[in-house]
Amino acid sequence: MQKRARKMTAIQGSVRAAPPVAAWGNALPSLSQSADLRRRSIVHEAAQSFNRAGFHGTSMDDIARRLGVTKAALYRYVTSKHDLLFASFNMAMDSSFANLDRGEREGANGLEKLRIALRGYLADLIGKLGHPVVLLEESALLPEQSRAIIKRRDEAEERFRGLITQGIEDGSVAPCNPKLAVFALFGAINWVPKWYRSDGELSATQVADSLVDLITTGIAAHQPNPASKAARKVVHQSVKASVPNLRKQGDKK
Amino acid sequence: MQKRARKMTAIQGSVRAAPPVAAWGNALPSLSQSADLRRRSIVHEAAQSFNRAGFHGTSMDDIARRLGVTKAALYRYVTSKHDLLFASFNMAMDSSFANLDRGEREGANGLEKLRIALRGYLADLIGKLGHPVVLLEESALLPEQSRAIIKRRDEAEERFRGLITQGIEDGSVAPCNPKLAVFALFGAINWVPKWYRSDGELSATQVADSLVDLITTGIAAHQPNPASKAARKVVHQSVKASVPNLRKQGDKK
DNA sequence: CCATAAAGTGACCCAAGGGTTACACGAGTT
DNA sequence: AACTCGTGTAACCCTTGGGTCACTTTATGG
Repeated sequence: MQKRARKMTAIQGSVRAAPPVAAWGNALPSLSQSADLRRRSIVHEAAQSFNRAGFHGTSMDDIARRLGVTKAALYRYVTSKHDLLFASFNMAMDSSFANLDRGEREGANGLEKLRIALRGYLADLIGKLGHPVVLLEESALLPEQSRAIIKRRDEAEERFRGLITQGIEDGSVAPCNPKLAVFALFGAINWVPKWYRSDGELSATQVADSLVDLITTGIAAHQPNPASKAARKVVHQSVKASVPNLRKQGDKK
Repeated sequence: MQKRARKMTAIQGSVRAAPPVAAWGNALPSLSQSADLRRRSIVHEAAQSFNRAGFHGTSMDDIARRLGVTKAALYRYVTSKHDLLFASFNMAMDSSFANLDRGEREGANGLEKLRIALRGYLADLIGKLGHPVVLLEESALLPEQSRAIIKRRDEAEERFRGLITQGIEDGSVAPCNPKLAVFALFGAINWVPKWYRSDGELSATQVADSLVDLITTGIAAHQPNPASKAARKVVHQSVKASVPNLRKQGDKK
């Protein structure tokens, strides 16, 4: 057929289009493998934007603009916006598992394994690639994707709980409710991107080290004398046995 | 019974009766009580929805539907969607301050004050009125609102830090970086709504009690012997002095 | 009971934004 | 030069959703 008569506002008759701000940010040479790299940088950029403004608060145009291209270009490497969210989540999960592996390999006892894993995870989260606290956007995932990542996340949490249990057994961790403890740890960690500024004085690793140290000290066995803290609440005991109301399944919108 | 045909065509210009009633907006001193109550329930419902699906993920229609009315009806008590978000934030802040007051009044030392304040805050957050973890949606606030709540939040954080400092001085809290500690505590607490289910086995207060106990134990002074934990990281020391990269100002989209 | 104001409704307006399409180029190939 | 990819673009489509408006229904009070 013939070319559709574009509405075409009179303005753009000669202009050679908008000045390409910064073609594809800065992270990719044009090579055969570039397609994969391009997708990576898109996901990375998306993750950061989601982290900053939230999934719904970020538009594909935003992401494209930051990369110096048009929205349509993104769809060459990505199937949908949800695809990006899903990929972001998986990045975080990958890091989680990788650091869990490392902790289990390198740590001497439960506490150490836990610390190594948490430190690495946190460092990745705020440093390496500015992973998103995408974890805050669970509800934005599509049902199917949600199921997938929840499965992975539960698996990871289970392993973390395992480390705590192990620590309690080998005496490196003070008796506590593993479930509650893991939730507390994750809360403290996933919260970091909310206040951490990469342009600050501390490197990602430094923050990771000191924060993890701070939060795991509470879990750590306090000296050989068990009956230490006098203020230990009774409720705490009752909880130790029964499992608290934990999340059943990802909650839908 | 006549569902008069909409589409209104000829009728107009006659009934000019509609008095542009001043927006019930934020000026809500003393009005018909029911009106005030209605606004409250709207805010409450909005808070819960925001908490579940996020600000951008919740539509005014959603909120209206949950309340059994139409969207338009909401605008009788609310000026905008952002108004709702702002109100939600302020609810959380109010609770924060109230519990801070209580802690400072009832606690015997720094640690106790801190615990009371945190416990109360957390209990409110997940119990009493299901406040939103709206705190996760900072970026959705309008610049002006953002400035307002950030000011309040900073003030609250400052007071919490003060309690920790006080605790360190009176010996109830182990030496640590107050800033980092507060961030960690808040992380663990603000994360709770992500996994807590009100239909579970534990009441809001129980969870609040045990979690706060768990996380503050780490901060608590561990027995009269200071040089306890052998694993204390060096970094931790260096951090203690300098202030970590903390949030400068709320970040805009 | 009717008049009045408060409370609520359904259709409508309009901007934002996810996703698509028709076309434009530059680089290798033939 | 012609052909074809791979890659990118501008304009467009269309649904969602914030917000408004003209008008009806409900609660009151005289």
